Amino acid sequence: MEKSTEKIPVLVVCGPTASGKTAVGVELALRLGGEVVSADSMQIYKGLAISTAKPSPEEMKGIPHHLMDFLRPDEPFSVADYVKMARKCISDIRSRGKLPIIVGGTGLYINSLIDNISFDHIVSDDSLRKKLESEAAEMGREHMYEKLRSLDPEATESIHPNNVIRVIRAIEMCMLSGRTGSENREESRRNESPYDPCMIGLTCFDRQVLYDRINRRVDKMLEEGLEAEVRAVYEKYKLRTAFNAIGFKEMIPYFEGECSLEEAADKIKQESRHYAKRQLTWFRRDVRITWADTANSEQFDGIISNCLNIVAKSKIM
RNA sequence: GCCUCUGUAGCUCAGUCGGUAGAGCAGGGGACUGAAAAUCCCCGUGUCGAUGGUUCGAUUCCGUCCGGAGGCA
Repeated sequence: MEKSTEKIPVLVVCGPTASGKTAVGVELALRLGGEVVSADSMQIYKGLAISTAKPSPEEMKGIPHHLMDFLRPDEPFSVADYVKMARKCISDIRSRGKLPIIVGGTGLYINSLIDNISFDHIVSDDSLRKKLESEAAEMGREHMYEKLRSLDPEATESIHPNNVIRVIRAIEMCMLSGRTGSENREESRRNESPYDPCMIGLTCFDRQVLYDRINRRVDKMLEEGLEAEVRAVYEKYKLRTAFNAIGFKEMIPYFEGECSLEEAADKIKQESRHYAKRQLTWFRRDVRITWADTANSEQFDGIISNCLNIVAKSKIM
């Protein structure tokens, strides 16, 4: 810490799905001389251009986009992988004299990156996880919760017994690291972040406008061939990581003849709306974010100048 | 025209053997450290279609009217 290193300025454009992050990110990159680093847990996968609303080459307007479209849909990926890769991207962009612009809606990825969360001291073990999962299936969630209580009573206060995934992960972490959750969390934050972020949150202040936009976007995806895209991946990989994507898991009952295409489409819209709400919950608690309203998309120039003002005030440039 | 069923939360419907009502979905709020587009938690007052009657008291029983569905002609 003696070495007083200057922090690396990064611009973050976050917000719920369909809030207009892609277009704003590209425009800001053009104006500020930046490159985009995607922070989206699903756009990493190849072959899901429509369902994950990946920008087309025209929409990218020549701006390099990183951490997008590079993984097979059957490959696992995690925050730890993301942070590692994104750090590398940022330093590469810096070395080219450009501004890194982190654009995306995956709150966990964004925060872990800019707050410099370290995952190095925690290992994960697939066979242990599998063992715990089958233990949970046999003995029930209460049993797992009590097991966690015996290892890390404090963790039990912040994790609900019904949240089996979290309970299992907490047990796994304790067993592998020999430390409690809060000890691990402290360890994760040991190194001060090298980044100086300017954070812009995009959303429609009128929730209904956002929801209408989401609904329309899903219709558009359907028109553009969502069904064929998802079917191709589904048939090729059968039950894999990327199947958690909205627009994906809702199509499976349709493929299996259990519901109509219309029902699947309505479900996709509904899940997307719920997702947007969860994203807002995540981002709203971060006081560093300055919010910009994108409800009036005809006023794109106005939105951009608003964002440029936010950047100017942050003095990262 | 007659008969039957039906009208309760934004939607689908429970329910009250008469003491002003509750689920699912929608919607809102929240949590979140190696699955995060995942996972999980919390939040339900509405002229119980309208109007008369019976009753201490009606959304509940009875009459009439107005919607909706079906059947018979």
